[in-house]
Amino acid sequence: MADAELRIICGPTAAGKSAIALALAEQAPATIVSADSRQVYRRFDIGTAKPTSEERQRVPHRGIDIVDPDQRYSAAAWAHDAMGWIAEAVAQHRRPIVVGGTGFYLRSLAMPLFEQPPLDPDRRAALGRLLDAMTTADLHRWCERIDPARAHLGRTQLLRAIEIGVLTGRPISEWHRQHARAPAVQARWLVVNPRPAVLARRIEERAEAMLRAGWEEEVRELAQSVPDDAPAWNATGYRAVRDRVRGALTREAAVSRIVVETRQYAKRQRTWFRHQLPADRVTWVDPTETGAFDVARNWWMEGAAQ
RNA sequence: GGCCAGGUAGCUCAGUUGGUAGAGCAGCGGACUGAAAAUCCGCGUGUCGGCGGUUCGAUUCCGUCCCUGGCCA
Repeated sequence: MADAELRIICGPTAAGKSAIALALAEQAPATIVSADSRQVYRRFDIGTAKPTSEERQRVPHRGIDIVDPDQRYSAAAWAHDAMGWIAEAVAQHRRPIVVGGTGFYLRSLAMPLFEQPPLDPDRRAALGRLLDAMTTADLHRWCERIDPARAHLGRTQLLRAIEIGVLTGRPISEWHRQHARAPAVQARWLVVNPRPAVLARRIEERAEAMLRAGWEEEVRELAQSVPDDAPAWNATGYRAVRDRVRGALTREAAVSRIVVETRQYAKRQRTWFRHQLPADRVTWVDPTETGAFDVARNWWMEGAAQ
């Protein structure tokens, strides 16, 4: 078991990943390790589609409710924590099953991030303040000078490239090349991927269901205690619901914004999974096809220690 | 029924003093090694409501019909 390949279920939001994970996890003792950058936030429950307490009783879950809404989490932190949850599950003779839609987190687990040198916290904070005040165009120009290979990327990546470049004196792409870490686990992937039309319908249904389940009430309370710029608000739909609660949107307008944003997110996820995973270790499954669960079960059982 | 304003991309609209049209949003494709539900990049042929007329040429001008909204009966 210890050297068995880690199983990772991923796919776009609302594809039905967790239903498959739960069904697999109930066949033998297992722990579900959630790889979801929004379900980590406490109190952001309904709109992030966290598993219900009933589901969490049926199967132990890790990776949910681990930071406060105003804290910043990261792929590196998750990958580190996830290694701990996996080791813990194995020690309890439970088979870990990793499931989630945050591809970057998952990849950071199977294909680790580079080994970052210690960064001086004061210089880092000072640089951060400077960079925050700069336009993206200026960041682009700066990055063009210190690390042109990264200059075509978005603001988040530019900030990171400049931070590492300035603080270490060497371009981040050089760190990537020279300080790569060997994978700690071998992984096999299952990408749960419904046809686009089916996924679009599910997304619409899920938005309505979330609102019926009390999403607005949840957000009304959060809006009173969580600062507007807290990272957790980046969860899809939460700003729309917050605007709705504050009276700036009709219900209809809020629903359509939620649905559009969710569909766009799902599209980015598909693109990511199509291109960023090791293709020879990935099984794709359309959950609406007959026999889909057999595909998942075979994927889950193949090579597993019995 | 009369008058007025409209009918142009999936949606909202701009525009062409007559030479077959372009924005935003949506959608599609892509990038992305510690903020990733984040952050970015690329992609615009559509009987310009229908049918006639004028013209070398009509989405544009004229006629007529249809549709939508408003006002008046």
